[in-house]
Amino acid sequence: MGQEQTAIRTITSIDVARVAGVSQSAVSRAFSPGASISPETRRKVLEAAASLGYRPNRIPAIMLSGRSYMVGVVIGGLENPFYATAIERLATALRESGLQVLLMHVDDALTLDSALDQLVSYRIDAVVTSLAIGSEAVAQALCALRIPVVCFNSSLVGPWISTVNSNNHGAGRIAARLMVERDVTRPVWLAGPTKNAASRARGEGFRMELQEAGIPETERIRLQGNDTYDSGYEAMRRLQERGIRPEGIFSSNDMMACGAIDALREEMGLHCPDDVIIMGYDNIPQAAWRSYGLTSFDQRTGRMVTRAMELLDEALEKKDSPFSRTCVVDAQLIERNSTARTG
Amino acid sequence: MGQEQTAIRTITSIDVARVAGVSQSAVSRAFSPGASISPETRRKVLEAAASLGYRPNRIPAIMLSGRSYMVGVVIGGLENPFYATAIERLATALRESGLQVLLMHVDDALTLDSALDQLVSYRIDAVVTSLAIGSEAVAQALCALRIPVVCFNSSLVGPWISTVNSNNHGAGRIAARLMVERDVTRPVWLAGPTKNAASRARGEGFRMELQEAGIPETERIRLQGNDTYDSGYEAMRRLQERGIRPEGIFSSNDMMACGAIDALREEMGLHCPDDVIIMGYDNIPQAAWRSYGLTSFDQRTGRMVTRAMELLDEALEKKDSPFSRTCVVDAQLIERNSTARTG
DNA sequence: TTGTATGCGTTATCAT
DNA sequence: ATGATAACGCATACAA
Repeated sequence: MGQEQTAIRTITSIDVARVAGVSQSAVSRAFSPGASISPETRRKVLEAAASLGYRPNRIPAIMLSGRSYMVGVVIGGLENPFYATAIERLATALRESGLQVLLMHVDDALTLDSALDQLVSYRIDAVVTSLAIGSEAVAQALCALRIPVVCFNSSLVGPWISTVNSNNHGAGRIAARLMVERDVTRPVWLAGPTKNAASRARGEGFRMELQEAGIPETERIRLQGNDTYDSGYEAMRRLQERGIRPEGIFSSNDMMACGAIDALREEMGLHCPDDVIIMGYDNIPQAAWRSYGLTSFDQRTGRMVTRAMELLDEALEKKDSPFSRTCVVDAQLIERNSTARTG
Repeated sequence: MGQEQTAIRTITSIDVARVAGVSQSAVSRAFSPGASISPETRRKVLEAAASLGYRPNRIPAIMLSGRSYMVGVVIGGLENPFYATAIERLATALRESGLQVLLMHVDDALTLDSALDQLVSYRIDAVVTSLAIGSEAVAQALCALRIPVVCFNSSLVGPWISTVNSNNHGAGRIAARLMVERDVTRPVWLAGPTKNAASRARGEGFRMELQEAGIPETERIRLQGNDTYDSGYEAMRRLQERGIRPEGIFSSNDMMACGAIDALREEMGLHCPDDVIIMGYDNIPQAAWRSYGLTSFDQRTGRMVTRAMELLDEALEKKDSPFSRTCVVDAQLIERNSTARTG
């Protein structure tokens, strides 16, 4: 009744070997798929292991092979539901590939450096990141690790950096065409942080298509946001103060678009899609909520994650030598009420 | 110009020692805070290390000490923005304590077992989880690891399990009192999954307070949801089909409450707070969005995470021996438009 | 198929 | 303060 309690040394393969009456290497083989071992020996080992509660220790294998099968995942901004979903998908995909996720949450570029130092001391095999910050310094810090790096929606470049991007530029063009089709004469671009390369690309595609459609630059409005709901809301208030009544808005992400929709209704008495049409990006769950019914671009995170895993596998193949490639995944326009045809 | 390229062996402390002209132990000491080493030697070592691009390897230390300073964080359901925020806070707190996060995303109880096996093979020091599933089997699987476990909002019990809970029961009572104050005669409880211990506690507190306030059981309505927006929406439709016009609703979480608000407006033409008052739980960002203005209970994740870290530290102190404690953190009622007094 | 012996890159102990 | 040496727990090359 009163057993255990005292600190118990971890069970090692040697303990199992002793109980099973075999050598330590036999124990190792019993747990190594495809190793050369007789069924009988294997059975004895597994039995002894079970009775002792032995759990193989992967740490020594890391020392021997130099591979930890851990991938550093650097995130920031889970308050955006889009990233939350993406990280879930990624974690699942990595685990299915036998890779562990060593998570690192980063607030700013400053913490990134020390964060990376910590990660690399655990001998991670690679880094996967969805950080929007795309400075040259960050790229250099990542390349200094001399391990494969896979980025989402990033403009980072370097010999070790591969990238999976949503077709931000193309989506911007599609958004612009929809504006033109709907006879929006003064299209509004609600931009994300200028640091955000994906946002810049969306805005650039939007701008170019409008240009080609012959919409004069004086009739295009650019508002600055920071990817939050509040910044979308505030942007509309600034529009109101300028006495502008918008007809069509393309927002760099869904959260700002939701803020814009609420501001249009609450502050200006404008409703979607009757008075103004609006499009977002990311297709977050809230875009489908009835209060918004927001038309949005779905990044197809499933496909992006699959591509990222392919790049990662390929990069890990060529152990210790740089690998760099870029993938682009088309975004899918999900039309909802906010751009529905009226009248 | 054309250097590097070929696979380069990792730089070890021996390499640094050679270059610095000191022993390998000196290198180790130079990187160990508080070790006995002269400033001069230290300088030589750091210089050589920098020139070689040496990065200390923590893996051997794990073998020696048996501590990896990695904590397994088991998550599920990041689609709920509440959990996304919580995980960010937790990751930050753990890193500040010098602990790494080995992330594990789990869809169901089935994957949990194999997931735990993988984690434990990396010799994680502890497990932190916010899983809502609270079966006896899960508790046993966790305790079998024989390492400290810290849970959020869970009913799991076991010698190795500590828990930080929101005061779910107390919040349920507060919600009920607000219903009574507002003269709601047929209060509605919109429950989360029955597996979810936190949800059960909220419902139980709600029920008990109504009981004590003399609201007859026949005048209380219970609806079953599953914590999603859609399930909240659907629950209201079922109410409509039963010909019931609700006056007051307490929802087990905010996402269901948002769904309910939308359904009430879209399907039944009812508005908050004029026709019906509604309360949620979690205080997710969307609760503050203007379309909802949802009154909610804030779990004060910051405080809960702090408590969790305290429990974790304490549990890690008594290495190898069971530790179990429970903390309760009062939730804070955040009143918004959905329960505002009218008329 | 099986066992023996070696090594992975550190930290800790001991002697100097 | 410094250097030599012994662990840590496993996988693998080699011998049997």
